[in-house]
Amino acid sequence: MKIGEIASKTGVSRDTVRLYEKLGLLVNVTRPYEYNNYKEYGQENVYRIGMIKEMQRIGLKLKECKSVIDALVNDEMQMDDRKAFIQSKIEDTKEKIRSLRKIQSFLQEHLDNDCAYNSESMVAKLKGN
Amino acid sequence: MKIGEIASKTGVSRDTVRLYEKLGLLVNVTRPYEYNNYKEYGQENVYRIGMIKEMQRIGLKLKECKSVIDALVNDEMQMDDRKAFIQSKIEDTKEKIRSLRKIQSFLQEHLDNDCAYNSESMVAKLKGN
DNA sequence: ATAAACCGTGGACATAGGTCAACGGTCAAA
DNA sequence: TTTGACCGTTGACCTATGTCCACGGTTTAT
Repeated sequence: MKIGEIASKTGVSRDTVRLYEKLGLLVNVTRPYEYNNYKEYGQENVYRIGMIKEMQRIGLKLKECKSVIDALVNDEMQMDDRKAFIQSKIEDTKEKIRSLRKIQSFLQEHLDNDCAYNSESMVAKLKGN
Repeated sequence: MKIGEIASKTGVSRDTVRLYEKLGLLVNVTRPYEYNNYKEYGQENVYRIGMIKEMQRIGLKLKECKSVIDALVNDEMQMDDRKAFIQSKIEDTKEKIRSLRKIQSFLQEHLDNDCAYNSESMVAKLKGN
């Protein structure tokens, strides 16, 4: 599919598709036509952009997205390294979930408490174990 | 405390403290000295910077941090509005946790599956219900 | 009293992640 | 065949979040 189609399928702009391509987040972008130099983006890249959007939404940088996708896919990486890397990403994810839970329960308590404000206890709860 | 102290207490740079101040993320910054114009940052702001760092780490923009803190604190907001706002932040947080959980279990399955790559199923799992 | 460490201000610079406009080429429908 | 929608490239521009530097003033330790 051409850039317009992948852009509308994924909900990002054409410029964003080009940016991702330049940053190495997409794969197998070809120019299969004789009479023009239009590019072709495969379904694979639709999935990639979907993953990127999902990961971005929860705070991953594009570089992190790239490293995760690469680790999932990269056949040149040693299997052991790939597994270790993915395991470390799992740990990162767990850690983020813990942080979010703290924020959530903190907000909930604040609400339950009729929004009484106490910034010290806030941070204690947010950072706290 | 002066800027150097709050910076080292919170682990951000002096420039960052000044930036946050300019963006309205800090409160009650005064200039209480007669012979210089050094500023004073209270303990309150140590907590604020702590909260900001925690929220930033999980992907919130400074503007979001500000709106959350403001809703927690702002006495000019109607109580009902504050509660509604905080409730909506709780929902956002839950949603992010859901996404992270999907990513986590997805990574885990990938690992358990000896890193067999299938991008279609990836996105299905990430976006999927 | 002098050097080192601190402070505020202003402005330049950096990186990430995009967006937009202009140019010229191509394709498709009327 | 012409018109409108698409394409690629380039380069400027934008916001967010910082960092760094130079200047001149202040405080502190020696």
